Parts: sequence; C-alpha cells; structure tokens
Amino acid sequence: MAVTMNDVARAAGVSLKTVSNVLNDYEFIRPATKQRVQDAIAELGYEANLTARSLRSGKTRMLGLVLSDLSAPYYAELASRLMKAASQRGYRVLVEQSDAVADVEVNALQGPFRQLTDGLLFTPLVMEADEIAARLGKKPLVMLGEHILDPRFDLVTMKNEEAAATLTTHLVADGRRRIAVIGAHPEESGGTAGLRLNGYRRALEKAGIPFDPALIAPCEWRRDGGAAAVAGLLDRGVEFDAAFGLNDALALGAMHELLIRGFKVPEQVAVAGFDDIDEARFASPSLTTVSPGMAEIADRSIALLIDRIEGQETADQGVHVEAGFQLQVRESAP
Amino acid sequence: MAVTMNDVARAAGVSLKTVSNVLNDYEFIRPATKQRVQDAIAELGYEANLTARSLRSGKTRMLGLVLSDLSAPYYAELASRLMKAASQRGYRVLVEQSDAVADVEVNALQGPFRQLTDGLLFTPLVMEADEIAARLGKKPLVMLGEHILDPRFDLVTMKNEEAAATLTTHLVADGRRRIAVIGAHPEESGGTAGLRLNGYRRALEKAGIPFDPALIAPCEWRRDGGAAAVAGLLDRGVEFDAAFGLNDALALGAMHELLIRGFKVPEQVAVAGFDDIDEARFASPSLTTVSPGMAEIADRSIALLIDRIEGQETADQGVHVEAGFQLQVRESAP
DNA sequence: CTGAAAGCGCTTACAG
DNA sequence: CTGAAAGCGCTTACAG
Repeated sequence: MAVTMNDVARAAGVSLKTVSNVLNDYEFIRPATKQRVQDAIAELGYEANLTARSLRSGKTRMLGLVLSDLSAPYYAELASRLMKAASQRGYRVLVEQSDAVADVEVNALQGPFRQLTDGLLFTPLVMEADEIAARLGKKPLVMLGEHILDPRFDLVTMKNEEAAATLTTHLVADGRRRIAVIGAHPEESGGTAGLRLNGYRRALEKAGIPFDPALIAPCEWRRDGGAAAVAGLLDRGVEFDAAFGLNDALALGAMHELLIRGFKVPEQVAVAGFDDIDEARFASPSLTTVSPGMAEIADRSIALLIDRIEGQETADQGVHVEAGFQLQVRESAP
Repeated sequence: MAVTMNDVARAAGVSLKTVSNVLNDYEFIRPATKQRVQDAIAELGYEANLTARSLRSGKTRMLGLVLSDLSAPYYAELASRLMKAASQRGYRVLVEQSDAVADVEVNALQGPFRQLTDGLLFTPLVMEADEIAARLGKKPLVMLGEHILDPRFDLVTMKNEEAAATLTTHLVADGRRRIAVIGAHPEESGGTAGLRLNGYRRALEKAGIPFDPALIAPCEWRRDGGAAAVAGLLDRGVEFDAAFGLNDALALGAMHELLIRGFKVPEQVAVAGFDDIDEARFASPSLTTVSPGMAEIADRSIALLIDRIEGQETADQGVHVEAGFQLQVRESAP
C-alpha cells in the first residue's frame, strides 16, 4: 500500500490537519512542527494521492485540448508548446482528437473528458457558436485559433484575414494574377478557411483583380489533399501562376504535385502557405508563408484559461486575444 | 451539484448497490429493476464521477506516453495513432515530453505522472535499463521503439538494425561508396541511433567498403540538426555521395542544405531517411526511407499494455514484439 | 497554531 | 437478486 497522510501524521506525532497544512503551505505552523512533518514525509517517501485530492477539491489540474488531429504538423507543434506552457503553471494537458466529427466535439464539451479537466482549449471544426454556448457548462473554455468573435467566449486567435490579405498582396506585387486557393470552399465564410479566403478576396479587390471561382480548390487539409486539389485544377485545364495553400501542409502538397508535373516553382507557379511550421523552412524550395504567432497563441491561451480556472481573470465578457503575424518570404514565392 | 448515484438510487427506489450493478453490467439483475434504474439515469442525466471511481478502484483508465518531443513528426504521428488505438479500448493517453532530460524521465516513471496512469509507454532516451528496472514499480510498462532487449521489460519496437542495413545496401547497390551518416555518434552502440549505425556498418562490411569515421556526423535529431551536420561535413571538405539521415527529419534537413548549396539530389548525393513520415512522400525530391510499421507498433503496444493492466497478458518474462519494416524507394535515392 | 470529524462519490466485500 | 456499511485518501469548515 502507498504511504498516506495518516502515516505521515502518525510518524510525525501530529494530526492529519497539520500534515495538510504543511503540504499546502499554510503559513502559521511552528517551524519545529513543520520540520518534523517534512522529515516524516522524506523518510516515508510520501507522495500525495492526486485522485483523492481531485475528488475532494473538484480540481484535476488538467486542461483539455480538443483539436482535429494531432498528427497535423501545426497542431503537433501547438500541442507541444501548450503542454510546456501549462506545465510551468503546474497543469497537464489531455488531448482529444475530434477528427472533425460532431459527436466527439459535443462529448468533449460535456462528457467525461470535460469532467477530467478543469478547463478546455477548444478548436471547434463542426459545432457552431450557439450550440457551444448551449452546452458550455460552468467550467472555463477558451476558443483556440477560431473565428467566433462572440462575447460569450474567451478567444485566442490569429489575424487570419489580415494575414491572408498581406500574403495575397505579396503574391500580387510579384506579378501574380491568377492565384489558386487550395483548401477553400467558395461558399464558406466562417471558420479558418473562410476568413483566410476573405483576406484573399479583399486583397484581390484592392488590386483590382476579379475573383474567379474556378481558382478555388476545396480539399481535405492535409498534404495529400493539397496535391489532389492541384491535380484537379490542372486536369480541368485551369491556368494559374500562384497557389495559396490555406495552410502549410496544403501548400507543401500542392507544391509537390506541381514539381512532379514539371512546373518550375516559383518561376511558373509561386506557392505560399500559412502557419510557418518547421517543415516550411526546410522544404525545397523553401516555403513562403505566414507566421501566425504560435508562441504567443500558446502562452496567452494557457495563461487565460488558467487565470479563469483560478479566478484571476474575472471579466464577464469574453476576453479576445489576437496574436500578431509575420510574413515569411522564402524561395517558393519571392 | 452534479447528480450522484445516490440520487439515481433514490429516484429509482433501489439501493446504491443496485445502481452500481446496473452501471457495471452485473448480470443478475431483474430486468424491471434494471429498466427503472436506466430510466432514472436518463431522466436525471447522471454521469459517473470518474475521479471517485478512480479513487475507489485504483484505476484511472489513462495510459502514460513518455517521449522526447511531441512536435517531432514521427512522435506526433505515433501519438495520434496510439490515442486512437487506446480510445477503442476505453483508455485515454496522457503525454509527457521529456526533452531527453533525465529528471523528467525519472519523474515520469515514479512521480505523479505514474500515479495518474494505469500503465506507461516509455521511450527512454537517457535512462539505462538497470536504472529503469530499479524504479519500475508494480504498474505495467511497455518500452516503445527501443533497443532494450531485456527479459525484465515488455518491448514493442522496430527492426532498427536490419532496416538500416537494408537501406544502406540499397544505397550501395546504386553505386554509392561514401555514405555519410547524419545524427550518429561514432562511439555509440545502444539506443536507436546506435542500432541504425550498426546496421549501416554491417551493410558496408558485407559490401567490402571500409568504415570511415569522418562520414559520421553527430547532431540533434531535428531538421536543423541535419542541415547543420551536412554543412559541417561540407565545410570540413568531407566528400560523400550519399547521406543517410538516421530519421526522416534529419534526412530532410540534410537534403535541404545540400540543395541550397547547389548539389543535385540524387545525381550527386543520394539522400535517405528512416521512419516514413507523411512529409517524406511530399518532399521534393521525395525521400527514400524505411517504413518501420508504425501502425503495427501503435496497435501492438497499446494491446500489450492494456492486456498487462487488465491481466490478460501474464507472461512473467518481458514480451518482445518487433514490427516488420519496408523499404520505400523514392526519388532522393533510387 | 493544532485536532477531531465530516464528506467528496464511488466500489466492494459481507449479509441476507 | 438486493441492501446497509465500510473505506479509497484527501481537504476543509469547525472548535479550541
């Protein structure tokens, strides 16, 4: 059996409460008593039982992270950073992969996953704002990387629209006029894809370039999706002089397809992405993309969520944080 | 307050034990009773309190996964698969990033992390077999992707040495004689790097090619490490006609450095990696590598660990599983 | 400053 | 088949 607080109390000749006081850094303990308790703890090798503590306190010191797929490089890098940031404040992160399935999102919001965690970092891909609000419960939730600018939710996100516009303007400045958008749906408006597409359209408009729906290539947000989307455009005979992947994985898949079909990048077709994952720097040609301030997003969202949990943040409207972005010009779109 | 089993019992007009029996699928319950309990559960929206269950049962239904860095693509893909496999058996996975720091590994083995999980998937980077054995405790532990063929441990791994030899032989068959090894240390023997290096040496020996320590380039196992290692070789004037990255990230970093320095891949220098991460297929040129059976590794290690936890696997020697591998020949080393 | 006691919400022998 | 009771190991009012 494990050593319990009772064992420590007995060994130190004090009551349970005194041991608890020492463990919880209660101030007014006689130094001699404190020392005796600490000695007993060291001698017996006592470790607090976290489950018991959770049952009693109602807190698990775990944060939930809901995202579609941890193997997507952007999410992998983000999750890694979030875990490190959480760890510095004494929390762990439990990941739930939704695979963009509605049921999983709903369950993460109100099922056992919610119970196991003191607060949630939520990247909704299927659920709408009202649905989420209806199932919110009382534990804190921070929207992550999302578009839902709603006073009901805390939100940490990036400047999707502005960054996409900046990137598009960069492509236009290089003389590109027919910029394919990989991973967008023409009718979409909310959501990450929608915001980035808006930025693209805004930049075109400003440059006086007509929007051509034929250049919009919807697909799954993975490398193979990007490759397939480009293949589709080419097979349909759509001409374009640039491809904007709505994230880096899409852009890299698109670039791969272009290269194996013999197109020169960037001479014939420029390629740009979004996210600035590590892979982008090391691609050949290296990938022009937008760095969306991932470090800031990770740090701010963890801080905000924990501040809510611990009551240090008490705004009764949602707190909204938008990280800065930076254009990373590399070889694929100079 | 949340609904408890007591509330359900009261609403259904039965005792606590009966509710528990229904929840735990105890067989001999009168159908009518069972129905009443289930109705009460549905009506009250009862959900079991997992913390209380854990405290009482001593089980958390969480598995611990200790690895160096979740943002490394191989680990991100592996973690994603492990989570899915675990989820199918009703378990969650809690990840701990060790950053190859000894203290973190030790704490994962016997600290709070261990307490929170029913069993561990452990990728030791620093700790040695004896150290691990000394701190093993009584909860199950499965070594993951490791070299420690020790009867004290369960182990699920890949054929590191054999696969590296096969890959090297492939390079030799293409006429390569001076194959740089990116990410190895010449003195190393245990560990993933050591095993892969052994495979390389064995293949050279078989081909009658002398081993040249000048071709061994140690570095951090990241893309930038691979790039820096190649830069170092070139700057020292070491000549080579192939580069074997001990994993794909290293190979991709190495390939990037070669390309920006104007080398033709594979014409002047062939490049090969190890892991077959998704990125390898979409690199330009696409990367020749070894697919180490990740799906098999994920499924087998989860099955083995859970079988140990639940007592379905009772071998008193360590169970050793080695997944099959496959050479993936692509453009970078035809 | 410290102690005795209640209770978080379950599971599990023990009876019947 | 079902009930009453103990107890997992903590934290936290409540006394003193």
